[in-house]
Amino acid sequence: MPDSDIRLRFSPAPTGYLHVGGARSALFNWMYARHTGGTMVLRVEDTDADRSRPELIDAIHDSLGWLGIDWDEEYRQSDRFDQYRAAAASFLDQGLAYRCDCSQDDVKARNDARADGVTGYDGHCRDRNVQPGEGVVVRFRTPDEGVTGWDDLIRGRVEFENAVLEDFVIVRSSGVPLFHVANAYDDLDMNITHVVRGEDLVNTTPRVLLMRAALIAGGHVPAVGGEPVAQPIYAHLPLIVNEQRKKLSKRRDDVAVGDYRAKGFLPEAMRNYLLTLGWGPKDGEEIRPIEEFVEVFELSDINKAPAFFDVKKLEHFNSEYIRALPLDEFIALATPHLGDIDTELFARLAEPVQGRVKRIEEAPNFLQWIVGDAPEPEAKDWKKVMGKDKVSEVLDLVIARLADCDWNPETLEALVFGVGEELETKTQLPVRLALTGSRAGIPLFEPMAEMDRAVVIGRLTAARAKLDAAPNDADGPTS
RNA sequence: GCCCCCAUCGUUCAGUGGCCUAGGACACUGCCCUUUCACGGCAGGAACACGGGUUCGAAUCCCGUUGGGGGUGCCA
Repeated sequence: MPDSDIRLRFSPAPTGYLHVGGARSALFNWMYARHTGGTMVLRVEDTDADRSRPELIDAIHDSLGWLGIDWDEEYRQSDRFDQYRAAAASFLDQGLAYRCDCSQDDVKARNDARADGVTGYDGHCRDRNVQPGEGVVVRFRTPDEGVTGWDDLIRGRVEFENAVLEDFVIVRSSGVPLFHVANAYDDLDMNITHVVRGEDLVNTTPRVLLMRAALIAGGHVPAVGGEPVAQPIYAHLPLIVNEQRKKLSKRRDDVAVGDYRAKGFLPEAMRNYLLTLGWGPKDGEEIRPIEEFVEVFELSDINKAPAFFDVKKLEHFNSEYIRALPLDEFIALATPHLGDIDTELFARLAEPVQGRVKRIEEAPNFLQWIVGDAPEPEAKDWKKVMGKDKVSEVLDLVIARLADCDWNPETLEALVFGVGEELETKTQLPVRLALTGSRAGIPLFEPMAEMDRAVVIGRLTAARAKLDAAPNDADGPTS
């Protein structure tokens, strides 16, 4: 049971997978619902039969669930068409709406003929008393004067002149109501007290407010809680933008929550990062348990300016969360990504990997060289490491001693470092590069001991041969 | 075109008239730790878009300019 009468809703349209913008809207709604002990409603806005895909509802549930965002009630607008039609009918009865048989071409042609540059619907059918029929829509008649506005929790007072609001369509010619009628009706009927959504919806707000007033005037009583309030409290979230500062688009940007999940981001990291886009705790501690954020979260503290979705910073959050994982959990999460790497082998070497990955998916990259061929070293790495003095001697000596030494990490480390002491040089880097193909990586000797002696010697010998092929050539083999 | 909105380091959050010679985080650079990398530590560069007001005092309030974004569908 909720501790307060506060009710919020997240209203996705199932026309695509849940993307990061939607996820953040859902998150902010959820944060405030949990902060206030209110009710979180999930309302699927599937009024557009052509674009809605029912199977995507499951995908949205999945993504939300993955992020740990839960809800207390769920509705589908497609179950409620009759109620929206009744609402539209009441507008018609009240003289607040009328039927219109103008085609879109008609409207456009009339606008083109005008000199004043006005582009919206011109009210042509307002008094024509059009009867129901083919190609007939219902339009809401907007007032000719006055203003419609609200006090936005994030943006302050926002007002629109009613005169600039065109008579908009509320019922399609197919008889199916449009989203904003559904929106106005449901927010009232479900007694939503706080509407938290993206800034791209600001301009539909006056329409919704006008219809809400008409609904209340028509005597509609909310199904929940009884008393209708004149207006819910609105909070329009700043958009999440791409590097071009444009609203994130499913087309050009990589934004589906499911994609981030697949790439090895942890839900806690994703949620935590999303929360810092447009909002931040006063004390600056931005990575911490969600409960602590819930406690201090306030809608009115949200920023007005759009925020760029920075994958680099997300990765930082993610590596923090990965490092905080119990080792066995990390192993369990990484195992599906292993490919041809043996799970037992991985389990033995998982700890140093855990400390280095930014995304779970990267785990095998740190071990691939053990089971497969070592990648060709980068030319500049080769030059930097193999161009040094004494490298040939180091490799020769290591190769020779590897032939019949004990085969365990301690012995191998002592052997390689021992050569270094004898020759008064550092030996790890050339051995590492020859073995792994890279200058960077997990500590060397544990994984080295996991390999076959012959393979190790083979790789070192090959590197040594490469040195011979380009003697005293600091530019290395690729020059 | 019309309507609405936004503007602090490269990015993000803090800052709500004096505590700001503007702080934290990410990214970047250098040093330390370490015979690799990463982690960690230290240091560094880096911003109040511009112009006018208001005020004893402005990143914070007002106006304008510039720049950016959103909307302008029988999509949501």
